[in-house]
Amino acid sequence: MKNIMPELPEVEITKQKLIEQKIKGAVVEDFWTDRPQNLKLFSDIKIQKDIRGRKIISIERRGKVLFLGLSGRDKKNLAFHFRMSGRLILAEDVKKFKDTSTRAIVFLKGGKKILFRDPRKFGVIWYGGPDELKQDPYLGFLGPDMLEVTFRVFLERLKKRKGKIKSLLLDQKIVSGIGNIIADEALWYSKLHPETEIKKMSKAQIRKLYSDIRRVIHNIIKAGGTTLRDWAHPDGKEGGYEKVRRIYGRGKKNCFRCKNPVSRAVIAGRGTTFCPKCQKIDKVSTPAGGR
DNA sequence: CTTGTGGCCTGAGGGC
DNA sequence: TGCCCTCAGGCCACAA
Repeated sequence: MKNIMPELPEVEITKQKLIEQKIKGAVVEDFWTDRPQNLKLFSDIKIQKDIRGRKIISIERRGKVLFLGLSGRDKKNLAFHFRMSGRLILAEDVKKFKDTSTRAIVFLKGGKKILFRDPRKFGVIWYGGPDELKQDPYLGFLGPDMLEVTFRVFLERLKKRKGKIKSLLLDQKIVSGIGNIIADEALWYSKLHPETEIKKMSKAQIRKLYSDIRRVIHNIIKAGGTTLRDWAHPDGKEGGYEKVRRIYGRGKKNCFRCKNPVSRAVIAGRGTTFCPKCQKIDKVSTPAGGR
């Protein structure tokens, strides 16, 4: 088992579960955290004071960020970034579910609690109004969500930049929601070397990559998430990503497509798994009359 | 503008 | 078996 972290699909599944569990309309009674240093925009004291009595009016996702919209004359948002090991659990009984990796609790009227669990303490929580969120260096520059963005916009935003495709895909300012797993999987489907320069990519290649990324995301959501270890659904179920995984973490195995051994390298600062045979940097164009 | 490195963290897993 | 060490990764700060 390899390290698998929450990416867009986990956040999307969390969102769906929270909607199913009908937390919309619930009134917040209190907020607690043991990691005030992981809070953005508001301090723990200020959140606690400000959040009481507000109603959860929306549950949304953009990229890897989950937003709980809160009622009030001055609307607020409580937003979560799970980073590597975060997850949300809806619990009735805190004593039963709270453990040493519980970093924050949102207490709801009626006895339910939203627990933010994050063993590695990398997760981030924002609290603030729309204007404050816009001024945050991460949220304020977050690109369009990968499941929402059109091909036209995806192409336009990528083409404005230069560099290697993998590092651009991971840049949340261009489009949001792509993490290391999705990037490696999609590049494999698209038969692109992760170090391919964006400037050298054809429109057709980018179009295929666009649809492969969306296909990978949809497949992982359908499989129930990438969870192998850190992440779990709010209701405790685990993900079935193993079944759809094609390249990520298969370092010493053979490519599902060409049966040659896959490679592992550090690219864009991340562990990267790819098939050197299928994913060549310079694709030789098909000779006229070929194929 | 770009790339690279170290730091934040803890738990898993390899080596012995 | 159990200890030690390295690695995993999203993002940021900082340097080149």
